[in-house]
Amino acid sequence: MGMRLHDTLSRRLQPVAPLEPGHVRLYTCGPTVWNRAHIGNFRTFLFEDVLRRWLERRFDRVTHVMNITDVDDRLIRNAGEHGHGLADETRPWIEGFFADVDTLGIRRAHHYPRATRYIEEMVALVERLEAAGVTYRGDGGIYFRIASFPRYGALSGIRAEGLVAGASGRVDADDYSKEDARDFALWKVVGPGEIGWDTRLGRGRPGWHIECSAMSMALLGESFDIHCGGVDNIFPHHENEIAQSEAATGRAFVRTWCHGEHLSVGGEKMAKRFGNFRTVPQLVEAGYRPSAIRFFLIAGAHYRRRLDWDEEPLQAASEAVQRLRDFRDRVRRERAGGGAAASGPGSSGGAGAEEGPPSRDALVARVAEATAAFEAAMDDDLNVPAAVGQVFAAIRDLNRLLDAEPPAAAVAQRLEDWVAAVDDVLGVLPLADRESEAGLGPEEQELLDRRAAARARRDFEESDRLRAELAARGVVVEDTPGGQRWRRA
RNA sequence: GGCGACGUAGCCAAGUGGUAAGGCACGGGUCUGCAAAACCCUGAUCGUGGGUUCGAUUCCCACCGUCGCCUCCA
Repeated sequence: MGMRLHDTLSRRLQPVAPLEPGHVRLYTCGPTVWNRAHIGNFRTFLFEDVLRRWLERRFDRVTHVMNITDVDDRLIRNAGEHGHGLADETRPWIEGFFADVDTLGIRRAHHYPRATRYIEEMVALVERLEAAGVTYRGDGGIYFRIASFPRYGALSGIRAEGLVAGASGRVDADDYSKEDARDFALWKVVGPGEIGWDTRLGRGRPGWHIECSAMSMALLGESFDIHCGGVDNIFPHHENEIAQSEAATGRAFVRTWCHGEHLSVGGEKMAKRFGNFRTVPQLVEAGYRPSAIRFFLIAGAHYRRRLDWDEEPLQAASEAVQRLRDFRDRVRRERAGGGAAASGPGSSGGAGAEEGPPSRDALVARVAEATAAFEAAMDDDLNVPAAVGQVFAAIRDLNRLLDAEPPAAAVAQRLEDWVAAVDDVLGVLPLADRESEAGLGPEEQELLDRRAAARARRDFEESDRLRAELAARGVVVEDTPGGQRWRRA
C-alpha cells in the first residue's frame, strides 16, 4: 500500500505517483519577507518539512522548491519609509527566516528562488498569456481575464456570484479598476520614481501570483507533482496560479494540491493583523524549547485540522519529547553496555540473529509491528498524530519487555535504529539534544562529584541537598544502579 | 449574503457501521534510602434532537456552538 495525500482540487485522497517515477517534485509557498515569520507560518512550513521527509523515505529523490517573495506592496512601502532599497529591506527578514528554519530543524529546500531574480521568467510568462489572448491592459497594469478560463474556481469552490468585493475587509476594492472583480493583476505599472523594473512589458513590477507560476515552472517543469501552502492560499493565490499557468501552457499545472490548516490562538487565526502572533525568537527567549514547539506544531493535530496554541498542550509536547528521548537513551545504554547482558540467556549462545529467548523475539516482533503501524499512518495522508500514537504505544510495550530482560546487543541495535528511523521523520531529537548540549559548568561538575562522594559514604542528607542545589541550576540528577545520570531540565 | 470546516475523558488528540489509539495532567501502587525514570491500576458511550440500520461516535437531516475563506494573509 502506497502513500496517499488529500488533494484540495479533487477533495479526495490521491496516491502519490510522481510524473517521473521515483522522483517527486515539490513546491511549497514560502514567506513574504516583509516581517518576521510567525509560528503560524511555521506550522505550515513544518507540515511541509514532515511531508518532504516522508517523501524522501518513500521515494528515491525529492526536489523541493520554496519561493521567497521579496517584492510586494508592503515591502515597497516599507523600503520607501526607511529610505533604502528593496534588498536592504528584505535582507534582515530573510536572515531571520533561515535562522528560524534552523532553530526548528527544518530541512532546507533545494531551491529558494526569490521573486526579484525571476523577473525575466515572469515577463515571458505574461507575454505567453498575452499571446494566448487571456489578458487585457488597464490603467494599473496587465490583468488576467478570468472569464477566459472556464475552470476558474475549481480549487476553492468559489464562484462569481458568491464574491462580495471587499468582504474580507483586507483590501480596498477601490484600488482596482478591472473588468471583473475576480480578475487579477499579472503586471503592475509603476511610476518613474517608484521601485520597479524596466521590461518589455514596460516599467512595472510583478503581481503576486505570477511569481509562483514562473518560478515553479522554471525549476520543476510545466507540470509537477505536489504544491503546498496554507489554506489561506487556496483562494485567490493558488486558484490564480492554476488559471495563469494552465492558460499559458495548456497543460495540467499540478497533480496534487496540499494545504495545511491554520494555527489559532484562543480559537482565532494567528495573524499579523490580529496582533496575536508569536515568533520563534520570542518563544525561545521566553524559555520554550524548539523541540517542544516543533513537536507540538507537527503532532499536536493532523495537518488539516486547526490547532490552537496553548500552554498545556505545549507542555504535554515537551514531556512527550522527553519520553521519546529517555527511551532513545535507554536503548543506547542497553546497546553500549551489551556486556551487561552477557549473563542473560539471550547471549549464552553467542551472537547471531537466528534463535533467541522469548523476550528477544517479542522485542523484535514489537518493533516490526510498530514500524508497520507508523508507516501506515504516515502513508495515510501524513497522519502524524496517529503515527506518534503508535510510537508511544510501542515504547510502553518495549519498556516492559526491557524491564523483564536485557536485550542482546543486536536487538538493542535494532531498537536504536527504530528510534532513529522514527525521528528521521519527526526531527525532534536533534533539537532536544542541542538544547541540553550545554555541558556542566565547573561548579556544577563539582556539585555532582561531591554528591557522588556523599552517596559513596551513604550520606543521603548531603546527597539530597546537593541534588536540590543542582536542580535549582536546571540540572536533573537521577540515580541508577550504575551511578548518577544527569540531564538539563 | 455565498462556500467550507470543526465540536471525542481535566487538557491535546487518533479513529472505526459492531460498544473508543496515544500524549499530558490527577489519584493509587511496584521499584528506590528518598526521588527520578520505568512499569501496573483507575477515567469518556464520542455537542443536542431526530432518522436510516439488526446495530452509529462513525451515514442522513435539523438545531446549538466555534471557526475559516470570499483578491496579494501560511
